[in-house]
Amino acid sequence: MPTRPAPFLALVCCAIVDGELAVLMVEGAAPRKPVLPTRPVPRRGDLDAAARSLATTSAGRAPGWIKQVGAVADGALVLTFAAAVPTDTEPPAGARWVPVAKAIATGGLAARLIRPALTLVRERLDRDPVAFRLLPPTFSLSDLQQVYELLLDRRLHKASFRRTLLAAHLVEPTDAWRSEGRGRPAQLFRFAPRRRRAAPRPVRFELLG
Amino acid sequence: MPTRPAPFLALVCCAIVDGELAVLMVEGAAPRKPVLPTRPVPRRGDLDAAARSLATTSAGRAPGWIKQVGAVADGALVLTFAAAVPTDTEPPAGARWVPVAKAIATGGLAARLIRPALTLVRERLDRDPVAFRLLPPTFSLSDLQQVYELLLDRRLHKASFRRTLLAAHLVEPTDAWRSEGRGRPAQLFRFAPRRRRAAPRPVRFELLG
DNA sequence: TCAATAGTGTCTGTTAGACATTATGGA
DNA sequence: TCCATAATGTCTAACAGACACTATTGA
Repeated sequence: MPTRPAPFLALVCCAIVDGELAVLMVEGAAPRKPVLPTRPVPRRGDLDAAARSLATTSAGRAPGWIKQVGAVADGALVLTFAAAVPTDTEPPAGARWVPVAKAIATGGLAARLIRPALTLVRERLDRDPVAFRLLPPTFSLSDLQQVYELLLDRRLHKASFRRTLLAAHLVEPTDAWRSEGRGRPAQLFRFAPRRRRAAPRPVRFELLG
Repeated sequence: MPTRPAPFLALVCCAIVDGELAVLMVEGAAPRKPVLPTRPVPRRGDLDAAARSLATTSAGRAPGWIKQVGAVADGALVLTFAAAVPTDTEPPAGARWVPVAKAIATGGLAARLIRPALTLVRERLDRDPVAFRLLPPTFSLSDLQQVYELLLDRRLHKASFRRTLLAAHLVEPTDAWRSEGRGRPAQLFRFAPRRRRAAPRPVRFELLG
């Protein structure tokens, strides 16, 4: 009876680099191809903690958000996790940010893991503070809107975005402003959720139909 | 070096029985305690297909909806799947429906798996046709509303529910009606999604805050 | 002064929820 | 006749999106 290959964790760690969504990749073994960071599944202990430590070592910073995506069988079992780190995260030696389009284009296992991971990130956008974890501690509302537009892949209405965001009491203004080349300086905000929305979401039917 | 215990799949198969949400449990080994259905992870092949076959054999019917929940480490790796079968599903010998409250109260591994599975079901309610898969092919709108109310654990507004549902073009009326004791008979509908919603969902911020 | 970006005020169409009312069966 | 449930019409408050406008900086 052949011994079963050991299962491992794979990490799809996201950041926004140069205005586009990128995933962290490290140098592969023999063929120097970039691959997703991996580690063996620990024989005992929490999977989430193991994934968090994988993210911390491979991105050089503890992830602000991390969540299990799922498992696929690729010879061995692969447990995929999606993570988010802020824009300004410098990868350690041997690791680098690869734009998602390019990372998926390499095909292979990475593509099979990245796509569902990004779908999860998109779908968690309104439940978890993942967009805020892709930004530094303070950010302008335009920064935040850009994150949403990148992840949702559609333009959002500025006034409406701000109105809804402020009504949700998720951010609070700091007294810092940032001047970015031309144009009026932007006020910086920090993520500071105050309270849960009183009203639950209305029932929606967004089935694929 | 100790050999790693073999990973297995566990199934949280949901149905609505006697007006409440129930999960399928089978008779355990030595202590005749009910446990979730399980099977070994196949050495090769698709995990989803394996889970689907587990659901079909243990519920006696192919699940109308099934989706991977996640993996937990409990000595061995456990890959959990959530599934839905219609209300009228009769479990085969050795299996039975257990109300979720009772199933969770037994504690142990089952409780750790059921809770996230139900959370997934709830969160997929507006993306996948899972509510329809908990009902027979034809159903009244009150049936459907009851499913939503059970899963969301809150009362819904009848007129609003119908208006939104019909506007989504997800169901079509049949020419059958069902008389249920007193009261006006209800028209029966079938799930027949016509087209995708034209407008994408507005951006919402439903963070825990 | 112009260009560019941040931020705000107002209007309008849509819709969710409240409420009331009609419809249609069984007891 | 009464009761219970289905189904529908109308009103209103909330809100998303459109548009126009003001504000504030650098070039």
